[in-house]
Amino acid sequence: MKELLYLKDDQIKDFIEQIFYAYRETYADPKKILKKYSFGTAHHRAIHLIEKYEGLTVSDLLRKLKITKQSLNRVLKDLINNETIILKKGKIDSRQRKIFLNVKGKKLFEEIFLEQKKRIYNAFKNSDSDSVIKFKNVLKKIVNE
Amino acid sequence: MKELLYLKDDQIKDFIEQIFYAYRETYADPKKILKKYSFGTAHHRAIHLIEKYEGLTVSDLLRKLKITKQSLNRVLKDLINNETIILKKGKIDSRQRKIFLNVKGKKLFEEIFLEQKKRIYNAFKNSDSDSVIKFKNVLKKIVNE
DNA sequence: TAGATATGTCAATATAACTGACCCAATATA
DNA sequence: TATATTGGGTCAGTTATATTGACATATCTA
Repeated sequence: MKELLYLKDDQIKDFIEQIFYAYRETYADPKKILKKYSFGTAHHRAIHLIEKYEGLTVSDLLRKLKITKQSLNRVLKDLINNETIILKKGKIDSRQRKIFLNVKGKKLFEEIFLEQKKRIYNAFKNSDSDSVIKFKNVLKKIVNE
Repeated sequence: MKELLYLKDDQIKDFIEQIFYAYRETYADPKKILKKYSFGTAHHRAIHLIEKYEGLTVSDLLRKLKITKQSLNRVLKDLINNETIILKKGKIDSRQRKIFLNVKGKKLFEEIFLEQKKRIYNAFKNSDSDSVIKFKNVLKKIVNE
């Protein structure tokens, strides 16, 4: 049985390169907006996950970001001081802190997302639906490999 | 006409999250190997591009990495001191430095790549060829958007 | 020859991460 | 109930990677 073209090393190398570019560009787009608030990409990633998983705990966020709690703490402190997020004690387990965007944070998220989504949105609009669905399936396989 | 599901905000948010994970995991895999040589992911990205675009110039590399020359210089110095790469004066334009992996660098690249490719390779092996082709098309659209 | 380009370098700073050592409060368990 | 574990926070120091800004040198181009 013949070797499949896309399993050849040169093809894999290209994917490794393109995944780097895709990530870099996707997160580069909203940097100007973040800078207005003295935030960086570390804050952006946290805001994104807090919006998507409203009420997640500090350790949930740590698991998703895969950084140390000392690193995350710097980011969360900035976001709290800026009134972007609030932490609420867990009702069942009061050791937990559940994280929420507050009004200001929701506005900031929308501003960031409006800018960031353009790249993805346009790429998808110029693709057929089957391509997008298959893109998603393969992307998830790469992540969960 | 109905709004397409994958163009909805919640779907786009998920893609933004997954692209982050895909990049992070893809470049996390070979970190142990790099550490043996006191290299980090910045070195890894440079090595990857130097292998893929053999003989590229310093400014070619700067354009691909989108970092400042001061940043790149630190990385290149390390790679030169470690005998991973060599710079050769351009024959046509002798101001240019063409970058090549030397023998040690090629070995290092293979070691890194062997580890890094697993994730992509396995994801593709568990996908049909149509999916992989469409994955690539959409990925490139995101990058070039 | 004047100006632009390619590369390299010095110095200071910013951002985001790390390690390691602790602490407290609250929950889970023996 | 006593003890261990978990969730979260913090102090201190360090590392990795990037930035800005200013210059220097050699080479190419008009």
